[in-house]
This record gives sequence, structure tokens and C-alpha cells, in this order.
Amino acid sequence: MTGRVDDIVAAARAVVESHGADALTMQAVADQLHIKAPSLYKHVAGKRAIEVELIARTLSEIGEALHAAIAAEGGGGRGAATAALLAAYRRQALAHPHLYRLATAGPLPRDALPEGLEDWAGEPFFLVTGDPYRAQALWSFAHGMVILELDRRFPDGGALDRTWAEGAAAFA
Amino acid sequence: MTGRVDDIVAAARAVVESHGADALTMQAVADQLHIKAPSLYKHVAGKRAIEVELIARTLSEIGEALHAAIAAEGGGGRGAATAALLAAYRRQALAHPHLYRLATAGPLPRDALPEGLEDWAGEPFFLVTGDPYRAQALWSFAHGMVILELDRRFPDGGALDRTWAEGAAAFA
DNA sequence: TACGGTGGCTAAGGGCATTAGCCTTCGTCG
DNA sequence: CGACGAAGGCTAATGCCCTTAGCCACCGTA
Repeated sequence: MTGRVDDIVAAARAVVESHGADALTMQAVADQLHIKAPSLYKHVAGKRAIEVELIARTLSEIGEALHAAIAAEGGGGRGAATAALLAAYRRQALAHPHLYRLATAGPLPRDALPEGLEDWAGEPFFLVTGDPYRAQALWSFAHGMVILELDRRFPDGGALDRTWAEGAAAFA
Repeated sequence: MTGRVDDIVAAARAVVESHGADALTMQAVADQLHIKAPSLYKHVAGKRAIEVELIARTLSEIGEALHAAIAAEGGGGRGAATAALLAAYRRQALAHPHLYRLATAGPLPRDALPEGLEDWAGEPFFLVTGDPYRAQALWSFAHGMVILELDRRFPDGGALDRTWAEGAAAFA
């Protein structure tokens, strides 16, 4: 009951942040804690359980960053709020690229996630657009931009500020 | 020289389409061809080479579908062309979800792809928007929508038509 | 008819997640 | 004080995966 699970999740997070999700191996996590891989199973159900925990925490951090961004904006109108939200979204994702990908790519283990977390994390998009459909559309744009940037999918390496601005303008 | 490589890629495609990219294993491909896995290495460099070939062909098919869509549109103005492009994008992705994910998620093996393929596949977005930044933004929206839909990331299961329409309106 | 390339095959190695079963340590309760 | 049982390590082993090495049959051609 010492919080060994937290140690494990922290070790896993360190591995993912520095070497990517592919490097998240039971071995690698165990090494960080100076124990052997099979010992991890005394504390967690398996690799997937570690990932799910990482996903939940990352989602929570993203939600926090987004809520903070629109709270800080306050006045300024819809356009300014949208721009602030998008900027925060991008900043958060680029600050923890591997975690972002882990948390947002692939199916979501909804059953294993804290109740309401998902909705809460996405709420800022609704607050900024005032419409659920528009919110989803804006979110899709933001996620598309981030994931394509992280995967270096844009032939043009830099100059993405302008593309973000185009999207913000379109949705403002 | 009989086209054994094509057989392999076709088998791989069948595996991916029916069971997802995770199921793409040298074993599975070999089984389809009634040979043993190591024999595949007489024809292809490795699993990654098969994936790259699949990515290239999928990108090509997507490009074809998009170019056809805007060609069919012709007149009708910018808004109609945008809508047609987005509809074709979604249709193509949903028709081959696993291939779409394989081709668009993760880093692109640019060096191994036919020269110009990437630009050509993305060209319709430019043709429809008339601006490179706006084109990238629209593409990001489309990709975000598709990938989130494929990953069942939208809490609301159905009703995405309306979200697509919101995006189309924003960019038209 | 001998030869060499093509394209199969089996065996084997190294990485991975996971399970089984053992053993030590240590707090607790009789 | 001493036995006990849970906690939390460990090694060994299984099964799946990619890949390499080395062998061999077939077959077209010189």
C-alpha cells in the first residue's frame, strides 16, 4: 500500500516521455525501479493497465491546461477565446508529444477511465464554440493539426503558425 | 520475377483489411500464401517493407478518390467543391479503415515512397481552397474527423454528418 | 548432362508479455 | 517469544514475434 503502483506509473511515464510509446516495455519499466519485469505483476494487471493509467492522467492534464487557458482569457470575445484554446492545446501536446499520442491515438478504454473525465477534458471546446457540433469540429481540427505535426506529416516543416491561424479564423 | 512480391502485398492487404494492422504478422501473410514465414524474406526485405508498400498504394488510392471527387464536381463553387472533397475523404477512409490508419498514422517513410506521391495526394485540398495554409488546415480537420471516428473517440456514436457539415461551413 | 539461380524449408536466436512457483522479510496475533 | 501469512521480490519457462543461417529440390539453360 506504499504507492508502488504510482512508482510504476511514474517510471512508465518517464520511459514514454523520453523514448516514445514503443519503448514502453515491462523490462524498461522494471529497470527504472531496479527490479525484474515479472515483479511488476505483483502490483499491476499488465502492460495495458499501465498504459490506461497513463492515458487517464494525460487526459486529465490536457483538460486542466485547456480549462486554465479559457479561464485566463475570460473577456475578449469568441475569436480570442478560440485562439487561446487552440494555442493551449498545441502547447500542451508539443510539450509531451509521446504522451499526447498515447492518450489520443487508438481506441479509448472508456470503462477503465474515471467517470466524466473524457467529457470534462473536451468541455472547453464546447465553452468556446457554444455548440456541440462546432465543438467537435474544432476539436477535430486541433487534433488533426497536432497529430500531423507530431508525425511530421506536413511536408513543410515549419510555418505551421499560419496554418493554425487559418483554422482559428475559419472557426471564429 | 512472377510478381510474387505483389502476391505478398495483396495477402498483407487482405490481412490488414480484415483484421487490422496489429494482425499483420509475417506468419499471417505467409499462411495466406501457404508458405512459411521465413520464405517471405526471399522476396521482401522485411515486415516494414511490406507496410511501406501498403502505405504507398493506399496513399495512391486516396489521392485518386479525392481527385475524382473534385473533378466530378467541376462547377458549383468553392463551397460545393469543399463539401464534395470532404465527403470523398470520409467515404474513402471509412471504406478501408485499417488501411487508412496504417497509411496516415505514424511517421511517413518519405524516402521509400514514389516521388511526388505525397504532394499529389494532398493536392485536392489546395485546389479546393486556393491557399496552401488553408489547404493544410482543411486537411487537418478532415484527418482529425476521420481518425477520431475510426478510433471511436466521439462520445456520441452517430450524428457525425452534422459535425462534418459544421467543418465544411467553417472552411467554405 | 552439369550448373546455377529461384524459392521453398527447418533450426535457431533474441525480444517481448505473461504465468507458475519459490523464497525472504516482516508485521501481527496468539 | 514464536508461528503465520501476506507482500513483494526472484528464476524458470511458455508462447508469440521478427529475422538470419544454412540446406535442398526444382528447372531452365549452356
